[in-house]
Amino acid sequence: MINITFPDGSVRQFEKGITSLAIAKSISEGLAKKILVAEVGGKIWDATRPLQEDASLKLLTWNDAEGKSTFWHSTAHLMAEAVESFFPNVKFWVGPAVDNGFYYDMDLGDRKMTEDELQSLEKKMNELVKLNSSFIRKEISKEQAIIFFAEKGDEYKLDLLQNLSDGEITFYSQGNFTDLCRGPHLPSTGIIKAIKLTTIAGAYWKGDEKNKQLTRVYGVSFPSQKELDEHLLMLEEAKKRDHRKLGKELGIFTMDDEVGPGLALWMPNGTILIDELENLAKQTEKEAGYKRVVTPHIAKESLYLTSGHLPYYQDSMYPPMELEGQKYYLKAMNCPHHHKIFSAEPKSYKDLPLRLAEYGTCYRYEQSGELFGLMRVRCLHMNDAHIYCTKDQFYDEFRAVNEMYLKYFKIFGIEKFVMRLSLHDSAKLGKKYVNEAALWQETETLVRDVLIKTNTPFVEVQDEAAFYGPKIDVQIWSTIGKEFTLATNQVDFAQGLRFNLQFTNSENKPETPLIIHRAPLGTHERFIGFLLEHYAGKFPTWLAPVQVKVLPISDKFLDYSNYVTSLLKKADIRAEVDDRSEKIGKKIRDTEIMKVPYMLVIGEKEVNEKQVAVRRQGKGDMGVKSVEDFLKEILDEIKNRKTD
RNA sequence: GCCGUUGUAGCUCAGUGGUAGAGCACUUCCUUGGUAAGGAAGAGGUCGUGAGUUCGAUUCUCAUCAACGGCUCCA
Repeated sequence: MINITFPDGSVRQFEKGITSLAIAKSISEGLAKKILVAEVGGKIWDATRPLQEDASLKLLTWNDAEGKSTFWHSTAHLMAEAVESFFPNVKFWVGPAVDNGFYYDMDLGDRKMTEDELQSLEKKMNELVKLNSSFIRKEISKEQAIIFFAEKGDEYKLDLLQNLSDGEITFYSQGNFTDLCRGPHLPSTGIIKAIKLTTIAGAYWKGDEKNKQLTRVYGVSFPSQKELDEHLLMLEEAKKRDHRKLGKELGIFTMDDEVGPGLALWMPNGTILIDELENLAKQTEKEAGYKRVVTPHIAKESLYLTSGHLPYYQDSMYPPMELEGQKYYLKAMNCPHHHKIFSAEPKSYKDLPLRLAEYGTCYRYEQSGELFGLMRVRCLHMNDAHIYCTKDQFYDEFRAVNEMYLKYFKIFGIEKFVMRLSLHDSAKLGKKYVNEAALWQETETLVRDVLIKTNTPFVEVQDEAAFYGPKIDVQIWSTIGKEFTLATNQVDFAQGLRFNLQFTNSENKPETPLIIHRAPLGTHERFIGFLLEHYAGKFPTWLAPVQVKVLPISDKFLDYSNYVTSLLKKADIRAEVDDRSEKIGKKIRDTEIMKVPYMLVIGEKEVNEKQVAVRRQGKGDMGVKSVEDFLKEILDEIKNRKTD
């Protein structure tokens, strides 16, 4: 007998060799049906794997993350079995569970798979589900495993085996399909009730574009059709928040074939958003002691050779134009220009910290496949600034920048983000990163200290730094789940030297400043794209392109409506009258769809009593009040940039 | 850049080897209506672009451009 400890602390005895599934059955049949996998002594095991010794046991279902991922991983195996029946010579790479489903990478040889074939694959998978084959785990020696895959001529699995040794190699089989797999898996295929293969994509082997491209099929599966339907519905809902859709509907931006890919045209409504963001940035930066500068969109090649950008990023820059025997590049970053402003006049330590700010226009030749609405474009307006400071000043400056980020995020109500401390990879010194090992160590420690001492939660990642220093990136997710860097705060110990930037220190000696690159509001493009999704198009009043729509109930009340509108406009409120000869219901509907925060309904009663009937977008009738009271309230809301 | 998909009116989408249709939006007229769509008429497209097959292409083939879903990349 063995002792099994349950999560509530209770201990029960079972026959040695009993499975988690059998234990579940002994509790209730209903529970047994829900068990997907088990946590045994802290490790995730097949529910069908015999327990040989005393252990703690947690039975995991669809509601546990490990339950879900096992469910999806097993579906990937099921898909592989189906693929093998259509493509007998297929070779598989890996088939993991991901955030929202699973994929399997495979080499189909000369064959191509098209999306039409996904349906037949799904059909085949559903047939296999009906067979309800058990997933069978088998421990195997490395030698046997190598023989097995060598016979199949499967170089991919042989490659995986290289990094494995005896004792940690297992095969899993279901039906006619056997795969090298660490597991665990579901008890049997019959549990997978609803399957949707979503997309087919190319994926480079081991994620390296120099390697062969494998065929990747994505899918998702659920324990019931109802859950699959709900999932698909949720995806539909997410699409409604997509900034590309909202951007078009609300007249924010447009793209045009003739202008070029990734080159957004800002329409009047979008430009209002830009103006408001710039006002916020100017106000905030002024208070924080920044000075504004303006620099050209192009510069000579030598500037980017000095900065060191060209050897690292030439592929991401538009090709140069040649004029008067000189190569000129469209600028992809503002820093070199700002450095030149720094060095234009001699600097003393008394001039530091010097904070130069610019909403700089940059052009980056992003690969065509990378472009994505406003989130990834080729012309961008960066909320850029460079802070030149001494080593002693660095901590306070970096900290102040960090605080500025958090202040902004509070204004916008941005809560779902991750601060990512992006570090270098010492193996890539001299290649991806400037070759200054000691400086890397020093500044990375400094930046980490700021985060720790200010109690800012963060994650650390290797090999994500800028070429000139470590950085803190703020990661956000678009409504369809893509991850983006919204804002960035970077240390630069390299460019100061490269540009020979100097200040005279208190001992009358020349010294090179440290530089902080920061862009808390990121770029207009990405930030507004993000805000569109964040607010689902329902901007707070201070940002809304139209803040108030005045809606006369009939043409008879147009004079008073125009009068009210003129009062609002005088108070610098973005107000418009809907003077169409439409019914009030229609006017309200159209205004609601355009997500205008306030509607003022004006009829006979309001004219007689010199009032307005206030309607709030999404909330309905808020009652009647005087124009003066309404003005006072909305001005307060705008001035304080209230979120609601 | 690579793999896959798509491209028809401003938007959402039907459709066909024989020179195109709906709803909404738009224009005009009627209507002057109290909190999410009043009625009628009208205008609007060389079916992404280029070539090929064909008596004839928006439809079939190829190329190209762009967008979308991924991969890679992201200063």
